[in-house]
This record gives sequence, C-alpha cells and structure tokens, in this order.
Amino acid sequence: MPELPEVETTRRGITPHVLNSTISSLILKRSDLRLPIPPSIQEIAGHSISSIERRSKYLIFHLTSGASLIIHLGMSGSLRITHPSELWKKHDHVAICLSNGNQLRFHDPRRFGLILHTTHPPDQHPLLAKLGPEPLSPDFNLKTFSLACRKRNTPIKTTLMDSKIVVGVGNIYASEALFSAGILPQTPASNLQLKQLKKLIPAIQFILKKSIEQGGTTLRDFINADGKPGYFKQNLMVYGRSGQPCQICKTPIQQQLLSQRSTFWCPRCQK
DNA sequence: ACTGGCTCCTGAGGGC
DNA sequence: TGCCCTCAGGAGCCAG
Repeated sequence: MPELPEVETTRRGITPHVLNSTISSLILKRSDLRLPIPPSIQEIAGHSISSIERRSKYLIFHLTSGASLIIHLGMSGSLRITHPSELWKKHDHVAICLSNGNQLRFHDPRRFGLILHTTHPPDQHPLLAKLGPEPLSPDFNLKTFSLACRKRNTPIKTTLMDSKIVVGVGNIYASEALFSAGILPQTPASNLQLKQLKKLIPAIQFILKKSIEQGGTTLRDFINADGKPGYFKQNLMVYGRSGQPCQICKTPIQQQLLSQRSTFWCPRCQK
C-alpha cells in the first residue's frame, strides 16, 4: 500500500485518535520486523504522543518523554485505530494501547516495515539523516534537482526513486509523474533538458498532492477501517495498464523492468 | 561517487 | 484441488 500519499493519509487519519492520550501499555506479538523492535520501546508506557510528523515515508511519533517512535510501513504495512475488543488479525504485530480506549495496531504481512524507539533527535537517526528533500517542500527545486540529475546516468525513473535525490516518490508515482511530464522513463537523468526537469517537478508535486487529497476522502472510514485505506487506482494513467490503450492517445501502454521495478509508459505521449 | 544486484518476508494469481 | 512459479506499492547494504 504505502507510497507517500498513503503514509500521509495514515498520519492524518490516526492523529486525532491518538494525540494527547496516555499510552497505557504496549502489546508486542512479534518484534522481528525489517529491524528488530528494540526492547526500549516499553519505555513509551506512561507518556503520550504529542505530535506525528512525516519525513519521507517514515512516521515520527513525538512523545512527551522527549523520545520518539519511528515507524515505516514498508511494502505491506498499515496502521489502524481499533477498539481493544477487536480480534487480532493475522499479521497484527503490535498494539499501542491508549488511555482514551483506542488501540493503534500495526499490521504488516511481509514485515518489511519497522518500528524503532529513539531518545535522540529522530532526524539524526541513521535512516533519516541522509535523506534528500521532501518533494512538496521548497528544497525540491529546479536548482538542486538539475544539479543532482547532471551527475546521474541512471534512467530518470530510477533516479526519481533514489531517496538521496528526492524522497517519497515510489514505484507507482514515478511512472505516473513521468507520464504527466511527457518524459520517457528510460532517459538517463543527465540527458534531460532543463525544460523537461522544469515540467517534471510540478508533475511530481501535482500527482502527490492530488493523491493525498483523494486519500483524504477515505479518512472518515478510518476508525472502522478494514485495513485497506484509500487506493487511487481509478486515477492511474499508466501504472498497471500494460497493453491497454493510453487514455490520451490510445497507443498501448508499454511495460519494462527498470532496476528490477515494473515501469509503465506511453510510447507516443512520452519522449 | 555511482551503480546494479541482492536481500528481507508473505500472499496473490496464473499455468498446468 | 494442488503445486510451482512469478510478481508485488520499499529501501538498505554491499561489492565492483
């Protein structure tokens, strides 16, 4: 599920249900995620969550103790609000129990996600310290982006998914943004003209913003969420549409692996 | 400094 | 029905 819009949607969805309520206890069904959940996580009990921030696809829970939880959903993770009486689903690995009666459940079949606990400033954590700019922030601009692309000979689609260049652009939205900007995904980043990059930046931003807005429409269901928050398939122009006609020009959509990831494009609309 | 390949893990779907 | 294969929305790590 989780690309950046899904992570942001999750953040917005859970925040009102968990903020400023004391964490009464923590239930760990299993700790062997991509990285082991550190035993120090038990220290969160007795404190409360003062804010939830998103950096890249990481969610950072700031606690009143001064410590933080860093949560990543990986490929298959999700967070949902439940009542304590709700039965545990297969692959529900963790519950954070709150004094307001809610539980925050972490569900992740593939266990590529992670939950870390740190008493240091979270942005200095090794997983976060070297991340590139947020795509929706002013730090992601023509100047820095063109400079970074100039040194890259990898396909632009692969480059977009490199978190040192820009964070939060996953496999779906990389293909979608390149379609929107009319750029072939195979083009080496260093070959792109300035005017193409100038088009690509707002294309990325528009698609991410639009998806976040649509994620928002599922927020009202969040409490009784069935673990499947909004999914934006209905708006995808190329992703997953191999062989189907381009919605603009009717040319069949092409598919190819780039850096081991499925990539989709329209051979006529993208040059 | 870059780049490609490999890796963690479970589940869904297709072919036979 | 079952078995086997491939693929899946992430991303860190390592060797070259």
